[in-house]
Amino acid sequence: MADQSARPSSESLLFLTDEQLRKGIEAMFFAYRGFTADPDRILEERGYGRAHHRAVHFIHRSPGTTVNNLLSILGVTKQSLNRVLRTLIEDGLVESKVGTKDKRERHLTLTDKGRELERALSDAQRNRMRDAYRKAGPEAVQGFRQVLVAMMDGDMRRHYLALKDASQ
Amino acid sequence: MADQSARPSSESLLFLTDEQLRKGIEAMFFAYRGFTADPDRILEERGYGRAHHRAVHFIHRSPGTTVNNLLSILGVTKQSLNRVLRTLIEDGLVESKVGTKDKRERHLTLTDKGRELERALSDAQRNRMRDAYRKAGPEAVQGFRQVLVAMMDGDMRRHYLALKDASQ
DNA sequence: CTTGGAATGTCAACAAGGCTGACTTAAAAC
DNA sequence: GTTTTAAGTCAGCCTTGTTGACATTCCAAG
Repeated sequence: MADQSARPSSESLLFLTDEQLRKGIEAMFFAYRGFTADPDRILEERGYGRAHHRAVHFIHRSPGTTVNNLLSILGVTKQSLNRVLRTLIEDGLVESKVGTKDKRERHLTLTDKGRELERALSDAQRNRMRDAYRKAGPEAVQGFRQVLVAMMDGDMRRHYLALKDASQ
Repeated sequence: MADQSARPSSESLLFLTDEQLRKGIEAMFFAYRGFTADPDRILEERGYGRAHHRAVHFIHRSPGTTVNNLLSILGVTKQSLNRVLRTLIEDGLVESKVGTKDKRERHLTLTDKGRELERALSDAQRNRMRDAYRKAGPEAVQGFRQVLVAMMDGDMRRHYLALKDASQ
């Protein structure tokens, strides 16, 4: 986080030319397309879209999460989320349970069917990510994550860091 | 399938647990939001959207490019691109010139007004990228680009590599 | 010279998924 | 007892993607 970590690397930050930065921007653009390509294919087969993917992903990640929490993670309006959530509940992929402590809240979890979709989507996306990591090598993976985290807005970084990470 | 999240997969050369891969996926998601946040604000002020940004960016990057070339870079239909292009031409940000050699083609360039918008957008985006790079450090930047390139689909990687790079 | 195909543009219709605004219900908080 | 909060709903709008059909222009091959 400390941006003056004083990496004693000869030219330090001098290699940040506009052209370098542009290539980084374009890399993000093209890579994001690859990043979503595989899930998009699976989603289309089943009549869902990216919005459904995002909802399913974060419900899987934080089972029992409330609608409000999901809203702030996804950064969309409740009307927008509700449209997606309604179809997922109707189709039996997501279960909505009234809260026990606070009965205004609805706690969202995936059903078996929902977990099956989540699995298909995340398998595809993890395979893509794994291949990219392997091609780039271990040190690259470190740097990749560091730059991405640094690129997030504060709100999003907090959400990101709050997601449980069983691996480190 | 293949849920080995309980096993840290130590036999692989990389520490690629499912959890690690998930964090990478989530980092992409949240970072892309940050990546587009600043341009989105500028675009909204001026009544444009991301589609306009993409068109302006790649016309700036390859002045005189044809519509067909732009289509294959952007990966949308000509009807979709045309709608965006038409408003940009009407608003005097883009100029469309009939080709001299092949008069069916239209060669697209930015006007002064178009360059002004491009500048505003890319300044914002480069600042974000530069800050992220500085926070992450020089080694991280290398890895960042490597993973992104490895994540692209073949078509997109070719487009990416074909873009002129004055800096390396 | 004619014709086929390529490049472009345009019209119409539609869908996903964002948005705002207004309003209801139920429950918690004060 | 009033206000605030969480959630849901309805209606309508916008951007940006999609198909399909069709016109125009022009290059190039027969």
